[in-house]
Amino acid sequence: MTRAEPTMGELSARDHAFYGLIWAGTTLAAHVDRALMRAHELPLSWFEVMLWLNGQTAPVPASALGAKTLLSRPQVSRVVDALQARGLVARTPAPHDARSVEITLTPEGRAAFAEANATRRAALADVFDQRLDDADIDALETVWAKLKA
Amino acid sequence: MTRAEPTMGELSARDHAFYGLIWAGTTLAAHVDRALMRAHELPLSWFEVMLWLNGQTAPVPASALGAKTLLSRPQVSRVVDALQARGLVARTPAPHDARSVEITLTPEGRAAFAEANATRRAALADVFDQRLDDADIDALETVWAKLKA
DNA sequence: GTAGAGTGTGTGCGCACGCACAGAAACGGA
DNA sequence: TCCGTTTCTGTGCGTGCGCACACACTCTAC
Repeated sequence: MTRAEPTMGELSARDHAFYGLIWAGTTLAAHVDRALMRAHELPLSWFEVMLWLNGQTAPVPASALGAKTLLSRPQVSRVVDALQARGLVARTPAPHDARSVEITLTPEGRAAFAEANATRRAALADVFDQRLDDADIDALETVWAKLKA
Repeated sequence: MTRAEPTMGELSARDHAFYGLIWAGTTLAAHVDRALMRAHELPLSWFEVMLWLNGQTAPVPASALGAKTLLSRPQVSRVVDALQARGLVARTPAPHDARSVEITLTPEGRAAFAEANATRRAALADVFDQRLDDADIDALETVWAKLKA
């Protein structure tokens, strides 16, 4: 037990909101990552790639993943390498552009994602559903929409 | 311009809120980190340590920083090394416990933090104040408070 | 047709970070 | 007093990640 209890000092509401966003995002990401690692040996970065691929039935060019995902484009390449080694995704050359590569979830990949998504929901329910009501959820969604623009 | 526009597929509102939190936190952190690096060659992790130190007039034990900060305790040790090398913080042995180390902001550290905090506010105003109203800020603070507990 | 610019992808490199561990010191019981 | 346990800090180690670069391919202008 530490005697001194440090505080953030005199900060405005906007400052608190900023820090709170980063804190909540980082903490939640770490929590879900640990859950996914324990259950499936699957890092959160792999999960995010599979999440975007799962939402699309048509093959997705790698550049699109780099643009939409939190990962950098080189990192997408490495994650796809790992997923491909496990047979969860497939790389296919793009029909009209020999430079581009299209990526698709294999059936094994869809199954693995479904399981991983279930554990993600369970891990989130522990610290999320029990503390936040629907109004909070709506507020978060509007904030996200406003910041994305 | 990519022809395919991937979406996240059919996800519940809670799923969107979860992803939005991580996305917003990561994006904002990267944005502020770049601003701090360009203006002061000062990473966000260093800034966070100085933020907690600035809120406290009394010396802060290193363990408290490890507990309150987003950084791991070993990383706190390294960040303090770097800050100490620049003369921004000082390490002093704790009075009653020879194991513990207390950390304080030097006057140069307080000045550097004030400048860095100003650039942080400016960087945040670009993408934050102009898009979020007071209701959003309040909502974020309540969400943060609920998740912290 | 060919040269130059622009775009899509993968790789060498360095850095930041967390985990596991080691060493020092306080604490508590025999 | 002395020894085992707990707590506090700092360091070796491996890993994930982004930046800069290299390469392949496409497109446009001449």
